[in-house]
Amino acid sequence: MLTRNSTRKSKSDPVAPDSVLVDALSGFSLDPRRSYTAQVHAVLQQAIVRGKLLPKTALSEATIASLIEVSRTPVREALAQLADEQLVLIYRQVGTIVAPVRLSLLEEGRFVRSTLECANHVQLAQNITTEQLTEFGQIIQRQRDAVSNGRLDQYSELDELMHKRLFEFAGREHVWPMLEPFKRQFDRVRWLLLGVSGHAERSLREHEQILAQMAARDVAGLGATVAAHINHITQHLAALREQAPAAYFVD
Amino acid sequence: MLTRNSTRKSKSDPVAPDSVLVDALSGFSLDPRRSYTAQVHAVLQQAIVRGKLLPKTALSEATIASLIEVSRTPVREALAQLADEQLVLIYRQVGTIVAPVRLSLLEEGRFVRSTLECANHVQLAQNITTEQLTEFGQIIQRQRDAVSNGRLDQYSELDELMHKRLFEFAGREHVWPMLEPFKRQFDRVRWLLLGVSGHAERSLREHEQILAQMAARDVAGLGATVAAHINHITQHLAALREQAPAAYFVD
DNA sequence: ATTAACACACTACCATGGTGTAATATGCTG
DNA sequence: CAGCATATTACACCATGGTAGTGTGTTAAT
Repeated sequence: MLTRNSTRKSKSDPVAPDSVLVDALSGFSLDPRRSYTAQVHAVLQQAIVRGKLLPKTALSEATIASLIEVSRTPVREALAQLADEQLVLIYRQVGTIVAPVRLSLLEEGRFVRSTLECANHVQLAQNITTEQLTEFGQIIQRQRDAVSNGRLDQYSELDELMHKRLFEFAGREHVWPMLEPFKRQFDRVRWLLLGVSGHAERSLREHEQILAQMAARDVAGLGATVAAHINHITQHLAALREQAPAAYFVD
Repeated sequence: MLTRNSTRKSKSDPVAPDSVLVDALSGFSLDPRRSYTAQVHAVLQQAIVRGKLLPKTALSEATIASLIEVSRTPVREALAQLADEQLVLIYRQVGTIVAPVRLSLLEEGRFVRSTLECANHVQLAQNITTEQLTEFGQIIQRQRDAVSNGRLDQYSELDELMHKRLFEFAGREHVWPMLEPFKRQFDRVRWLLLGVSGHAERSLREHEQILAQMAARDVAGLGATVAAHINHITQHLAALREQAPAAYFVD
């Protein structure tokens, strides 16, 4: 079922931790005021989404705990959360690995996001205030800066911020947190395919179009743009099937 | 912020555990083959949703652990999961309480469920197979039996099963698990208002109508029925505001 | 009587040791 | 050499002790 650490040479080879893990988790200091569980969760989540930890990489409580110098308990709890988000797979009494990319999950995420974001944004377009429109515009301006500076990580954060705010503008603060796990699966595919050249540029242009159509109350056009914006993941999936090792994905 | 256990008489009164907790968690045996965390989670979740544990009831790791005779670790992990589902609120280093009903969360859940279930079911109506239609019909028959026997708990389980299967019929196994937390918030309101007389009967009639319209490929009518079916929660909310103690809900 | 300071009790949080289980490596037998 | 029993190892899971933080009740001072 689950192959053991294949880097082991002989039976008494002391530790020899996967170098993959060490540089994925190094350079990171703990803030004792915040919850260790949350911090470990954040670090691992980002490492997986950004492709530093590849699918099927073994993740053991003990190894991770010693690397980031916390006890096994917060690591264990962080892994449990990641399992909920479908980023790792926990096999009881056996081991934990980085989850392979599930194509069915991505397709369903596309359906969910496309449906909900269309419905929300179209409705928002009919009620949006001028203050909200200006904030929207400011976020997009910061996205332009990030793209022109080549800061893909910044762009990614601003992208999340924009999607979140568009739900909050419509008075729905709880909806986006539910969609975040899907978006992270999308982002993970893009980081694995690094790079899908020109993605940020195209994404930004679509954001600009959404802003324009929302300002113009162009409901029909807006729905089409939002759907198209999200449906691009499908093209990335095709690329993934060709370029990535078959072991990286299932379904 | 958080009032301590108010049943304490004097400072050295030994334990005297809240009788609310004991009969909410009694009569329950652990299966050592399954995860304790999952079992504790299930027990607490059902107790909260079914209204055995009322909003703002204090839940401490240690108390629960001693009551169901496991250590604090699986209890702690179960509570963390319940916090994710917005069924409890954890205040760090202070305490954990059963979450009050958040009206905004219910309203947003209504939006999410209404939007997604309409989209899914309408699309399904155009592709559904005869085998799937017969299984759908069988589930509804079992719902009829449950209602006529007055088994509200059985009806509740069959209701969940039906909603889940309707997504799976459309090839979307991951969508319903995401909507379950919202549905549980709905159910919780109904159990707190026990009883919203006649709910099961009306719900069943609407299920029958959905089946009929799906068999007839009546897309327009189906969308309206599904939306109406879910939007009933709004009426329960009005009842909650009147009947329930103000401390039970917020927003 | 009011308020400020203090001690206490209780909490969630983290560290660490022990246990059963599943997968692999080893030795034995044919 | 092949196949089966056995030992070993590594793992997630659970139990339990310790710690810092935070309300509460009491006391002391004004």
